[in-house]
Amino acid sequence: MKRHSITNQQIADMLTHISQILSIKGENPFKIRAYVKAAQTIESLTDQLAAFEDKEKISKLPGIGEGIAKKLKEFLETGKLKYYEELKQSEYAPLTEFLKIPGMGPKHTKLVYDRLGISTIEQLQKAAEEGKLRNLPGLGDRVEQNILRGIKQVQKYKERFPLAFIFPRAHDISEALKEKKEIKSLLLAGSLRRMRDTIADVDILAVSEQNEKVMAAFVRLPQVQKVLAKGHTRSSILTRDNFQVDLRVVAPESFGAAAHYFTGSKAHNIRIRSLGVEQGLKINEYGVFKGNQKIGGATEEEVFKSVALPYIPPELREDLGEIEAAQNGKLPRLVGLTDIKGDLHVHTDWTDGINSLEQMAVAAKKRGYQYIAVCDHSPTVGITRGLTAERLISQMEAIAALNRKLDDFRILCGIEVDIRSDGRLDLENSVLKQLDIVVAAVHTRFAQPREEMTRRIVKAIENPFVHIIAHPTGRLIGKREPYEVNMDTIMDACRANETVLELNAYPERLDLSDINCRKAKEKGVKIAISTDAHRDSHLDLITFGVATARRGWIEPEDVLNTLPLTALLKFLE
DNA sequence: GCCGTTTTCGGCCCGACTGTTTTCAGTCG
Repeated sequence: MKRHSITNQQIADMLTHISQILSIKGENPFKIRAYVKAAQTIESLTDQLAAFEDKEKISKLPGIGEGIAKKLKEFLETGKLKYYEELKQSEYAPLTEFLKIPGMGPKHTKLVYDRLGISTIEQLQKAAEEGKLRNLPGLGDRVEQNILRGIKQVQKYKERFPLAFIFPRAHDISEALKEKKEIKSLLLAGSLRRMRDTIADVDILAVSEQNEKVMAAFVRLPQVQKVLAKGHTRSSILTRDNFQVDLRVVAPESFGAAAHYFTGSKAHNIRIRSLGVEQGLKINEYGVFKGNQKIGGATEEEVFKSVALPYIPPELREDLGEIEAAQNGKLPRLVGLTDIKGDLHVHTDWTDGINSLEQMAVAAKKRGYQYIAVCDHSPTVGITRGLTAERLISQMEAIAALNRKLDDFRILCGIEVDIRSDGRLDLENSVLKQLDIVVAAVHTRFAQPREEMTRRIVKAIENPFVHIIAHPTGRLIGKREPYEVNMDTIMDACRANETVLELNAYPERLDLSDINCRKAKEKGVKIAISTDAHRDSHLDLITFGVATARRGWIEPEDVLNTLPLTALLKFLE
């Protein structure tokens, strides 16, 4: 790797920081937004900007023009950006911390600094406690209390929660609301509907004509810790689990427009509304308007149609090219749950799973699957009672016996074989070649240097008996960062060896990530969407895997386990 | 600062809620 390997995340963070400093300085809001947009673009690139061979292409990226491109080139070439260094010298630069505090925006931040010289959160807290903020122009004792509460919140909570944490809790709230007879229908919107891997807050849309009753019921839910806002059409609460839930109530005729608005993303919405402006339309959460006349908004399709677009699935709504694709008739035909024909990575009670071989098979068959691959652990993964070659062969016999019993269903004999730190596998090739399917994965030594880790995994990819690399980056959302690995090299090796990358559907993994799925597709690498189920009910987790694949623009033909059994067996050979 | 089958200059999504205010600024999504 080059000496300056600046990551996209670092660049995006810098651009975000620039936008924040500019906002406190009171710069032109559109200039600020330009930096925000540029940061979003960089953050979601599939390729590392530092690896761009043609630096002229940077200014071709959406939201990045000559000005920012020139700055990025300087940053990439020298490791520093003069403009940013100067900006960081500004007296306002240290204040960007304040923007994390709910209720503190750039104006209040500038105000407390200019008037009282407050530049740390500790000073801000002290000033609020001493009642020094309430006399500032435009502030009062209510604002002062809100800021104090905001400071306590920011000290207590992380910014985003893993999807796995939010999903069941959001559904509990949604179910509780559905019991209210005033609510005609309900939609979990926001980033939850787009199925992002992390969620900042939960957005719920309710259709009702009795707003007051709905709001009253909402703020009385047992999950409520605190009511943050309560209005006629929108209310917000903080749950006992410390995440925020916003409820928006609309009339049926506005449902589509509201669903679109409330699903986001913000960047996507801005693009759609701008397209509307170009055509003389106003699009808001109540509908699509030409002058004072409402011309649509009961369904999301009507909103898209008003700006001459086909329906865009929620998972794509990030302003990452989906609008252009829709305009050109190039939207992907996204993989769906019903395309999945089987699960290629499940565990049983032979190692660390809960259910027996037969129970797993029956559960899979019940889902309408044609096959599952039992891939229990190999010996090195000691705590799981990993299978030795001898036990593996006994398991194969047990599977063969079960297969004779089961109609129209096939259990594939597999293994999740550990990739040791030098890239050798945990079982001999003479054992692996007897199996139907071999899934290889890293379980130890996560802190290896990038080059070593890359070589380690490439060696496994090149093993002729390995079909799939499981959870390729090892991340645990909110717990463990992905290990350092060169994903380009990994994917090139996969392409050359026809090795498949797993999209592990476990909601705390979702590994490959959406961005890496898109990259895999661009590179012509197939993926397998697998649950890594450790009990029969875990087969349902496939929903999260499919959603992440959809976010990565994955189509059925990109996915190994959309193949029916016979075609799959042919591929595995 | 970005962007252009209306524009290379002059626009840039739109509205709810709160709090401090007699009509609006700030924050948020």
